[in-house]
Amino acid sequence: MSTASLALPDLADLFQLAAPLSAKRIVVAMSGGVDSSVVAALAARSGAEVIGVTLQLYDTGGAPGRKGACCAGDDIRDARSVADRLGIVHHVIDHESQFRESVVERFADEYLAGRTPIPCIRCNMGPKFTDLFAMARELGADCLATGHYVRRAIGPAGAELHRALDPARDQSYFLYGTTEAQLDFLRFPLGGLPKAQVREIAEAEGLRVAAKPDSQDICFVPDGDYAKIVRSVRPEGGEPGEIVHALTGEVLGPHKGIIHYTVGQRRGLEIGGQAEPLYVTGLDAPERRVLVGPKILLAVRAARVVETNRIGPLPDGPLTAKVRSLAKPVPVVLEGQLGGGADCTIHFAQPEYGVAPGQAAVLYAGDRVVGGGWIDSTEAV
RNA sequence: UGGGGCGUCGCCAAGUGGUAAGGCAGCGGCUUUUGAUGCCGCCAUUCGCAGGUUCGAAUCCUGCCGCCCCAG
Repeated sequence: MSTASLALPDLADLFQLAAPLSAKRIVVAMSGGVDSSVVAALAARSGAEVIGVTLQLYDTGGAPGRKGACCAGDDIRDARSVADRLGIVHHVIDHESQFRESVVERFADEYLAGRTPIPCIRCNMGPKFTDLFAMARELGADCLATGHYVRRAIGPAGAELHRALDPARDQSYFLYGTTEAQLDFLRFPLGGLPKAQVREIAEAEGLRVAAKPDSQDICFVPDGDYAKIVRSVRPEGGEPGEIVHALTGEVLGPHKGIIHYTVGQRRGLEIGGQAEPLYVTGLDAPERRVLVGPKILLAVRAARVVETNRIGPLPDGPLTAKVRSLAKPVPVVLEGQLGGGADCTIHFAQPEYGVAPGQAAVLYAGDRVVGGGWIDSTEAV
């Protein structure tokens, strides 16, 4: 089987570049995973000049064989191997110190402040869509292509960001921070493809990563123990404190450090003897207290959203929002300005549960990403 | 020291002669391209200890141990 035998969309359409592609230069962000490897393969098939770039983001910390990581150790070797196989130029850029600063330390600081960060969004905003973006420009590229499962469409007002065709694979939540200038230059060839087909292409191209497991979890947290990373970056964090009932003020027990908890969390509290489960309802960083209560206390009617970004115009129609990557978008009403770093408030039509400060709120008009921002605080029902 | 009460899984708690509910916590798994949530599964051969009665005891009797309340 070869890629030619697969029913592929037109490559010029996939990369949204004007013909002839042979006159174009495409930079592909290669993580070493299946998705970005297939993007590189498709780019190579298109006839354009292709340059693969891999950012080395962190040290593998002695776990090179780890599954589901990206951008370090074996993954870099995989990326290079794929590039060799495809006959394209490949650069590996040491980005460790920048990644540490813009993503890892920020991640730790957020936890210390009692918030729940999403490093993947910071990574997209910084290393990938700012730093790598600048490199691609310097390389004289016509576009920067990535393996994200989102779609770029040209609307009446310019480039738009849309959810992936397959909602189960959609990654638009992690990309709400993409600026319009970045979106002009970015391409997401996989947004309209089912994952199964992506793997088929990888196999047909003979890529060694064809059967590689999907990445999941946080890439720089090797064993799921993110608190360990936080402590290694910010040793002053992780001091114990009290677990306090949010309604009665009763001290229910000790906790092992505020960084281990997030709003909405149920497990790991180690408090028994209750009639119903207790959930983390809030984190008091200055007092190092974890507030807990029954699930009903998690119901939220509104959220303050800060440092917002907007992509394209606000729609006339209704808005929906996601406050976590999975879960369906829910109807919301926007109050205030969206975009340009402004703050706003989103009001949920129905109570939303487990909305944690530090997480992102992403606004949609149908499938189109309108923008989003960081959740700063919430208003209980 | 008298009088009363209680001692069942880490916690709460049913069960008062017929062969140990349930909840919470914990553990494991599924799901998940952030943190969570959710779902599924597991979790006391044993009822403070020692004897006794009985075909049969967590349940009845005796003693001991421990805790709590009242009295002083």
